[in-house]
Amino acid sequence: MCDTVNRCEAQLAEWVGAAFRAAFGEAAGLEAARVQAATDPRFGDFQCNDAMAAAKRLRQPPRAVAEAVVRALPLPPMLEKVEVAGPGFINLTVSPAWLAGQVAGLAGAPHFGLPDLGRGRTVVLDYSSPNVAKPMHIGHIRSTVIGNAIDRMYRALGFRVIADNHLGDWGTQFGLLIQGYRAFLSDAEREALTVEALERVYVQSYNRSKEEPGWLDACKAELVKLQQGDPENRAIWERFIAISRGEFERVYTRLGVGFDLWRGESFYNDILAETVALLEERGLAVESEGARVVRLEDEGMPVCIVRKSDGGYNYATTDIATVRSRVAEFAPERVVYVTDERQQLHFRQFFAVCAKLGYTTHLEHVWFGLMRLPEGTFSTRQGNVIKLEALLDEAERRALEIIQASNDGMSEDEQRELAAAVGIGAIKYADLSHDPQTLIVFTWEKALALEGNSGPYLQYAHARVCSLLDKYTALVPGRDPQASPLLLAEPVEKALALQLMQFPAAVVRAAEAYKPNVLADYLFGLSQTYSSFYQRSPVLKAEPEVRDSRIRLCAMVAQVLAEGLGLLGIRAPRRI
RNA sequence: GCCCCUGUAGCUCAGUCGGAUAGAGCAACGGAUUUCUAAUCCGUGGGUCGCAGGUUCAAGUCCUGCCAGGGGCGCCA
Repeated sequence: MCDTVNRCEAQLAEWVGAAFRAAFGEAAGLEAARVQAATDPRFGDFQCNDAMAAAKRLRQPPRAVAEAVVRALPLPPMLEKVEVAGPGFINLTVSPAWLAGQVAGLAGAPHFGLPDLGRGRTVVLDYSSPNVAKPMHIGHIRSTVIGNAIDRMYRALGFRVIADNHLGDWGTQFGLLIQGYRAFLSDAEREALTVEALERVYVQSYNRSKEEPGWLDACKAELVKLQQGDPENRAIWERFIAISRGEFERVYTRLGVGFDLWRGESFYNDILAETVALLEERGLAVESEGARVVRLEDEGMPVCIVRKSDGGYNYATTDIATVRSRVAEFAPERVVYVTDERQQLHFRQFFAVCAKLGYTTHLEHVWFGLMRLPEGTFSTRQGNVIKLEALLDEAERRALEIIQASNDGMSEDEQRELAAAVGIGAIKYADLSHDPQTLIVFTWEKALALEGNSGPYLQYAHARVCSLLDKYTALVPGRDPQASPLLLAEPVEKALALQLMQFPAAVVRAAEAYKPNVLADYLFGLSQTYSSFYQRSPVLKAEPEVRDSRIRLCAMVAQVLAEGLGLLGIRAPRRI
């Protein structure tokens, strides 16, 4: 799904392809000409580099090939100029009228012309997935924010997306927690249970288990009781989940993140045994050192343990069982997991096991680099975790300070709401504007940047456009600029139109590669061009014809910025 | 030891299927506001794209080796 996404570019590519065939017939060996945005405006608007690649097959100098192509067909109306440059670049300059028609067409289409690639296709998206009984910290932000952006992009492209929050709600830690819950908490603390209390209980219980074997045994006994369905332990465990879920929901609400499903690991408990049985039936799971493992030598990987020597199951089993369940229930084309880089081997292993089981569903692990502090990795035990809520609070506080300083008659509530949009937007953008696979060293300064290449920069550009649109309506009430032609006389106007035209392709590229930063980069570039335009080209004060044309351009910029920020999960307030 | 990722300006990072003189932001310096939101814009300085080979018309991008950093490698997830 890529080359033909941008219908506008496709028209150009089609013409160039026809010119190749006119000049060289099928000898050119081009399935389709590739046309891309020019690397420098001095070269025109678009360029095609295929002549240089074809030169070898044609046994002719690249420059001569390009010149023959350029001369092969008469210039169509959409092109103003076609010329050869350098070793054989074919540079295309489009006519402003054609360009205006193209962007106007996009502006009238849903999602500014995003193609409906996902029709009839289902994607299960597994992201965020925090652990029960632990507070969300800044390490969770990447999976949550990147996963959510992928979610939004795929939905906009027409996919049926099933976003599932695969909570860590099962496992050995619950023995420690239940035992500690009974021992360390007062009645009052148990009554008003919080995630903080649970976290404290866990650390305390863990430490004691290290010193006191008897304590560890007691914890294991509680775990077994839970697994066997003991009503009392079951009730406590459910309470842990309810308390945690309340906390998670609070954070997700602030982040504007939502899920279709909240199916934790425990959801699949009932099919773990049959999953291992299935693996054994197929001859895939074999005994090794008391455990059941699937050998993956042929795939060049270590064995994958699917049942521990104590009879318990581990995460690989749960993940395989989860695939079985999801395939049976949703028949997805793909299942996408968003987790940190440390789990790469695990995913490769259990993907391989699923392939051995005959699953053809495309399983994709989208991994991102760890977030660390300048002084090193953070961990609960070192006590240097930064809670996600603290980060959000700080972001909103800093945004509010700036908003209050430029106090222009907004009510207190409006200011607070705006601070939330700007603060959270800054945090999200700081993450989404980087390639997910880079390691991020967290600093408050970077995460909360409000100027330059930042979320607020884009929001500010958007708010300024909106302000212009409102003032236009007030200036000439009832007038519809759509009735006026889009002129694109100034270079910066043409640059804006060209950039607007790239929106669908940017979204598709970002979605395909699971890299929201591709979209973020695009939006930043558009905002830069717009800010430059805004600075040098008066809109409301221009002659009516120019004014109406420019306001149409502004309306399209507002549309794309709102749409694009929306796809990143960043709010775009009309006023800042 | 083996596997994965990263190395681009002082700092943080972009760089599409190999294309033209490698781009942004921050920081520094110099400008722009009686004019549509200065969270802005315009300009200046700043580079051995980790190192060494190779592939080719063309390499930051592909291949090999090396160096440095991060992560992973059987019963945690």
